[in-house]
Amino acid sequence: MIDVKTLCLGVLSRGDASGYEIRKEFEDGPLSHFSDAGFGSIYPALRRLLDDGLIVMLPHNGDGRPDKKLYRITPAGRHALYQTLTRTPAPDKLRSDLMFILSFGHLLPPRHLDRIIGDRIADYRRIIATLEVEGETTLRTPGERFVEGMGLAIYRAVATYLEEHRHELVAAALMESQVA
Amino acid sequence: MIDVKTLCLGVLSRGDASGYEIRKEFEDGPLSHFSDAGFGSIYPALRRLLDDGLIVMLPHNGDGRPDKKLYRITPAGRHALYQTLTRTPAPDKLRSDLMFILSFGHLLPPRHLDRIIGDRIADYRRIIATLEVEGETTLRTPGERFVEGMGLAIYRAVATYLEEHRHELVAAALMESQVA
DNA sequence: AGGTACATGTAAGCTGTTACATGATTTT
DNA sequence: AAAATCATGTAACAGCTTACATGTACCT
Repeated sequence: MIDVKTLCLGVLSRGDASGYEIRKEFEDGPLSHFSDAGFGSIYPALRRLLDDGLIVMLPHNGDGRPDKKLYRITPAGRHALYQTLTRTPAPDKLRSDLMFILSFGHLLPPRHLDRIIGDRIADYRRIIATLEVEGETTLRTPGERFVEGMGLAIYRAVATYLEEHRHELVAAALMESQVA
Repeated sequence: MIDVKTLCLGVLSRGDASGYEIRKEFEDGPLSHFSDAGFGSIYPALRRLLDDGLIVMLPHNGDGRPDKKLYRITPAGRHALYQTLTRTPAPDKLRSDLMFILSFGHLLPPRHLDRIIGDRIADYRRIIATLEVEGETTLRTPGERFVEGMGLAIYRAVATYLEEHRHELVAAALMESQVA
């Protein structure tokens, strides 16, 4: 699996950034839908990358905040990123809390079940709407556009599936609760 | 995120099993598509569950292999599982090696890029075919059927997206390689 | 004056992975 | 007789999360 160091290298390959900015990328940026990292992992990762010579720290020009540290990827860093990128990717697992829970869905209180499914549909519809707007406004690299489209396809498939089948599971839960 | 202990409880809620059998569930069973755990996590997890009284070990009847340990979930274990199941599920991230790699896809050698996408399409088509057969033969709980259908919907969406858009990304990679 | 956003980092603890170590049973 | 599968476990390590600790700058 891709580790935080590689995630940071990926962000830095698109331009200089501070630890804080890298984190924002994981929250809002194009990588946000399939990665996640807090300060507690980013700062140690940057330290490691520095030690390994994969990134360098830029001398801060006096005008900005003095404690902000800008990092830049080195040629060795680009090479390391390239190596990771060309490794055969591990098969994806759909690690999902929701799917685990729903695989026992028929055992849950029908109302609760209906609510968590409904909530998740709303979440996805919101994300889809956001992505659709972003896709038209924001400029992206071809890779980012491709992946964004892929994410959109997945979110749509899940939202549609949940909408079309939720009643089946809720009905099963209802039956189950009447038996007990 | 769902931990291995909960995963084990989930398997045991459907019937007694040994550590080895639980692991097989994660490899072949209905949970296999969105969970993953090796012996190194399962055995310590079972120990913890035992210590916490959430499972008990059954006395082995002499006929089987003497070293096989069968575990059974206790009422306390069912309660703990239920608690986890009714917690609000964390939002799902699409943690995916492939998506990370493809977000830099335009920078990769076009042939390599085309191959990894093609391989992944083949992987998914194979999984889809297997699930379609299983769905008709194997008996499942309503929850499992629901989740299996959801997995199928996702795999189909991804496979179709990759088939329909791979040429765009490969074309971008080709342009990029000619510029350099 | 207070709140929010910016900004960096450390330490403890938890979890999980990988590799190792062992041995029985079944199939070929 | 060898290979595969069944079967359990430990130890070292890697990695991430959470909570803590600190301080600045801007906006209202």
